[in-house]
Amino acid sequence: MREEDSNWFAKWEEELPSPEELMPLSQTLITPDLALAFDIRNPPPNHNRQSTPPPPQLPQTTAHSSQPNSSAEFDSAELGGSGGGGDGGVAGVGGGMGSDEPARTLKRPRLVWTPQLHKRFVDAVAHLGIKNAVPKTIMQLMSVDGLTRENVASHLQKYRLYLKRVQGISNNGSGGVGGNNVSADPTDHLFASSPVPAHFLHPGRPNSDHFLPFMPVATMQQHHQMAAVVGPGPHHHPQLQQQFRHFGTSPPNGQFEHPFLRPSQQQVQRMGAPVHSNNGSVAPPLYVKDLESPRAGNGRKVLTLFPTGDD
DNA sequence: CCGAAAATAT
DNA sequence: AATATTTTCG
Repeated sequence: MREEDSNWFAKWEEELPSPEELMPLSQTLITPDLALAFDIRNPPPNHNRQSTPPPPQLPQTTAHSSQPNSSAEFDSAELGGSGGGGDGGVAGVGGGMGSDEPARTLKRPRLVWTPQLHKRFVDAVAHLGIKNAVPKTIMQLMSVDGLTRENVASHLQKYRLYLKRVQGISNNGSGGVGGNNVSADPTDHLFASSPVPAHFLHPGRPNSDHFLPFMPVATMQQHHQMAAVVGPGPHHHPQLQQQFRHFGTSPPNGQFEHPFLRPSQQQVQRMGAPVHSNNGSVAPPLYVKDLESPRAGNGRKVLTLFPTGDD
């Protein structure tokens, strides 16, 4: 029953192109409203955590700030035929949101790090170099709307552990190096989906670098796929849980993706110092291809932000 | 601000 | 129960 992840996973493995890692990074992501459409998490009746201070990047654009409530119906662009399950599924979690809840102090839902997003992360780190690969820089370089330093920092930590893990693996017969070999840890799945820059292991060696075969963006299909908020907030009240079961597709492919695409806005945060990568490669704006496949099914309030793409 | 650890939620 | 993510402490 959990073999379902192998779907996209396997697909991505094959998709892992080489030049992609050195490819330019540019990310736009998550729609403003949606991304920040924070909703509620399930805070226990205890003290409320965090006060959600004024986020520096609140796209309070001029006007419409759609409230997070309600499901955002996005046109499901083209979905696969697999079932059409497109179901816009986002749960409108009814509950009580909708009218009350000052959407002002919202909390960000759990961020789902999808392989694509992780790749962006790795790319940024690779371009930055372990030296400058600090949360702030990475976050800025990623330009992922909705991504926060804390998010990156947290993930960075995990990523480092993963690297350490693969490093320590010297007896693993896999032999394959360079991309992903490692044995099979559950946590490795996520990291394994993203190629690991070879030189991530030695900081003291700014060399080795990689070749930069600048490959033109040949295949850039415009698939849209982005943030998707799913999940009802079941534990808010011990009463009934409104769960939305959105069946839809559970075929061998089971790809429930909510294709959304919104012109994400790129927020340029000011960085005091320009980020230079070790290999001196800048990051020219380019299109990125990514795919997202969040897991839905029951009530999970997660926000998976993502750009688009895919083969 | 970064790094790691602890806590919490899924 | 394990894992992922968030949050807090150093």
